[in-house]
Amino acid sequence: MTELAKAYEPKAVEAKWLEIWNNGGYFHAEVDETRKPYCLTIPPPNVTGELHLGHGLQHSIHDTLIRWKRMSGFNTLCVPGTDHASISTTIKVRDSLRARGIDPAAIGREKFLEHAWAWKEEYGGKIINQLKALGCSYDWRRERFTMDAGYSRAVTTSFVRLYQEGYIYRGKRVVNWCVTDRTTLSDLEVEHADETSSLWHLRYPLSDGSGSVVVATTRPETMLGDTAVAVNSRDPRWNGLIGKTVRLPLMDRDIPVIADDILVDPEFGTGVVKVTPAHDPNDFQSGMRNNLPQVVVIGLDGHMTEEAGPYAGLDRFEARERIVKDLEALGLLADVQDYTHSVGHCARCQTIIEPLPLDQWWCREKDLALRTLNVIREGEVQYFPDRFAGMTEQWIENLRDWNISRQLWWGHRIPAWFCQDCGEVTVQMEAPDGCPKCGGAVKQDADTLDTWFSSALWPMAVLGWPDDTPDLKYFYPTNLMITARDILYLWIARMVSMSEHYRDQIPYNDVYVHATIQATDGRRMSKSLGTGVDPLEMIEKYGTDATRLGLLFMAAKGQDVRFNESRMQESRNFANKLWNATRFVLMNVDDGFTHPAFDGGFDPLRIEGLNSGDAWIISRLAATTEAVAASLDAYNFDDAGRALYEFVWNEFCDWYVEMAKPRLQGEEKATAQAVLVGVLEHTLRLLHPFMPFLTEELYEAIRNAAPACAAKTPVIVAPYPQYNPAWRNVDAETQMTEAFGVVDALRSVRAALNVPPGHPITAHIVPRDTTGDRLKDAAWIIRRLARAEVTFNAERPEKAWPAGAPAADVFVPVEGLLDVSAASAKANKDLAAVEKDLARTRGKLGNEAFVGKAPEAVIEKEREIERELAGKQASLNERLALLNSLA
RNA sequence: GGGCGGAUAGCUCAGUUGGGAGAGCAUCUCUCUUACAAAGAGAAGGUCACAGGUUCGAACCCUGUUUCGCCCACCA
Repeated sequence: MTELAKAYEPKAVEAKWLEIWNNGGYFHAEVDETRKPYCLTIPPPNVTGELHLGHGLQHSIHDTLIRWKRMSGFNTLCVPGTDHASISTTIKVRDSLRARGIDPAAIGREKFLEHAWAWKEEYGGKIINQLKALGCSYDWRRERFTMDAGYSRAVTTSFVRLYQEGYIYRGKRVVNWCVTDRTTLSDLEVEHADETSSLWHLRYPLSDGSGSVVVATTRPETMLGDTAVAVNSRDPRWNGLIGKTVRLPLMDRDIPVIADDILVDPEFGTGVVKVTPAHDPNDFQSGMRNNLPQVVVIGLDGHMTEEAGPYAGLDRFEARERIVKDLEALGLLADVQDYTHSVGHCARCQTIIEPLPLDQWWCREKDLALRTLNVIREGEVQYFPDRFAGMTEQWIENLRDWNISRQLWWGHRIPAWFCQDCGEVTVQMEAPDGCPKCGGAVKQDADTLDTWFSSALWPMAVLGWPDDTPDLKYFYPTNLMITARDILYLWIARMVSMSEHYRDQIPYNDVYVHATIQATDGRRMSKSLGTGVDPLEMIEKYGTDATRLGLLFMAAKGQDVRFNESRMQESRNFANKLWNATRFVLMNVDDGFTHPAFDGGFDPLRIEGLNSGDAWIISRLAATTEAVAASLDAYNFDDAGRALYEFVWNEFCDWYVEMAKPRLQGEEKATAQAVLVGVLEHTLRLLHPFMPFLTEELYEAIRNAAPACAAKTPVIVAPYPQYNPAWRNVDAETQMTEAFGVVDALRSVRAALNVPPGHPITAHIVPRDTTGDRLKDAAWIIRRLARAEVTFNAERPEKAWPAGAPAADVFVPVEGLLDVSAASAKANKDLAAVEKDLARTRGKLGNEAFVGKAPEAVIEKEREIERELAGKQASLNERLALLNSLA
């Protein structure tokens, strides 16, 4: 016999198996045409990041799936990697430079990039190491980075091709500018938040002195750049003013009153709108329509420009205050109203966005996404849960051109060269020798690409695109993308567009959107809010397996969940339970144990002398195997984990192991041993994808103790159990359910009557079915587990406590072991509850409408309930009568 | 302003086609019964947010309300 330690101690076990797995090369996959591939690519974490609980959950899901697929015989590949995260990393590097007294803007591009790469080397590996520690069985030999040479070539290729095809163009319009990060942002990188502010009403006098108009604005400082005032031509109040001019206060400039029915809603405010083409996207459009000049009064630094006259140099918000004050002094502030409106902020640094007119590169994203719309509608790419498909469709339908250029150094530099002489733009893979048009000197665009432009290529590029590599042919399309909800549009939809465009293929069949884990108080989990929980802390406390399973338990599909540490405890306790169950089994088999049923593949049905308890646990094992596969197929990881948890704890440990104990001492020893070992071995393989370290360690213990009863390999590459319907045994399941019901009833009697464990009780069992064979056959179980003497004498004993079980009437003689007062209170309470249920059921059965219209099966079920309740009622009345007679 | 999701036991959450309301943790009572006290046995605990409707029957379907969260949105 082999003896394990008394409790599961994860630390040493985890270190040990990480090394064995790694040295064994189990994570690596190569093209193999003889096998079916299963491939996924992870969402590459930012090199600025650290593991948080969201990652913990996401990668628990990834690894559970790929371990399952690997054991199931697929040639399984999971490609890991990291993302350069242009803006985030830039901010981090700038901050770290400033902290060291270095001005990041002053050191120049090359120096800055050196620092950024150093940063990447230092921190980029951190999260990868954390993923490794989590046990993720990804192909680390294929680890990629979005700025490695091959990936960069893919990005450049993509840009050049889209430009040549007309999907990318350069243009000037009002874009989102972050004055802190000093770059433009796409619309998706702007977060809107309601802010309470004011709606200032400004009075602009007509130039001819014939009166004035009042305009409303949330941004008074932009009035310095007004180049018109607009009204709706159908608004009778104001259409007489069209063509006149007003005198722009503070600037003393005459600007025209124009008609713009698109811009002006007569119902809103005063019906007169100030038009600032340089600082508002709508006004910019109006300016284009009406040939208005742009006056830029706010600069890239967020301060007022020379065009702002006396306000030049002021911060934009300081200018706002001064201008309001000055207008008020001039009597031109007509009104100030409290006003709540939505204000755009930089998603990275929360600075208020400044709309500015700038030359940028644009991508006609909607045109590219049309095919995405189709493959999602057709279900070619399937979302789990599917409501996210509909949301994505809506997003695509409302797409506008995507600004893909960033004024940052860290990223993929745009492959565009401007002629210094004639202005010609050349877009190609390599720098041209000179301007192809005039031969003049060229200079490369200083800007880089939006990170999401590069990550949109991820699953293709990590498998070799733009080359049509064997990897791509074999592993692509990938099977699945697992993602958090927040990047469904930024990333998931765009990958589909790019893949459809370049390869006429979807990038993945399924998109699984996992739960978002919130803090215990329901707030977003974030380090800055102080609501973050470090998964490493959980791993330290409960072990990696428990952390993984605990996270899976919490994460119902697509549903947000609050973090709940008790799930970790639950899983930790479960790990220990399984550990001890294995310990028990191994303590009860001799080293070198073997059994003919293991020859040439385990078949429990070949074990001689199986009793109904054996048949039952084998049947339940099969049912669990089926349930786990079905749940995993549907990405219901919580259900799959729960099915295994319940099988191991509530069926195997609570009942089967207890039933096996007496048999291990007698003639049935070999049978019980074979079933124990076989079921355990099977269970460890089933559970491995969920709890990889624990199951490896326990499996190894079995392999050492009973080599003939286990696979020769670590579990990671052992075959995953397949459902075998022949193992099911409905009769045995029925029989055990009945026997367990009697045991439960007897245990309740013990508790209700305060019978001490050592004190014997006798159970007179009167089965409800005619023969009672099933219960008679299971008498030994009742005897053992209820610690009761059992008789099937139909004669009703005197002074017996009726303990009704679903399959039998059970009577326990109570001489000398009755606590009358407690029992009587309890019986009265139970009786009231039963009678309430009974009244409800009888009401139903007495209702003609119910009996007439409900399906026969439902009615029969109801009658059964009635019989059962009536039996309980009779039992309880008997109990009370008995108690009265004894009182 | 649109769209989506949630509201079930003290807490965190399950509840597959409408048919006697579940789990884990926490609580209470017993037990160190030779795998496990990170355990075993027993128990208590819920007008399934609210109001209508459909149905023989609603946690589940429909309508409305309240409330929390998320996403999208260029209305001054």
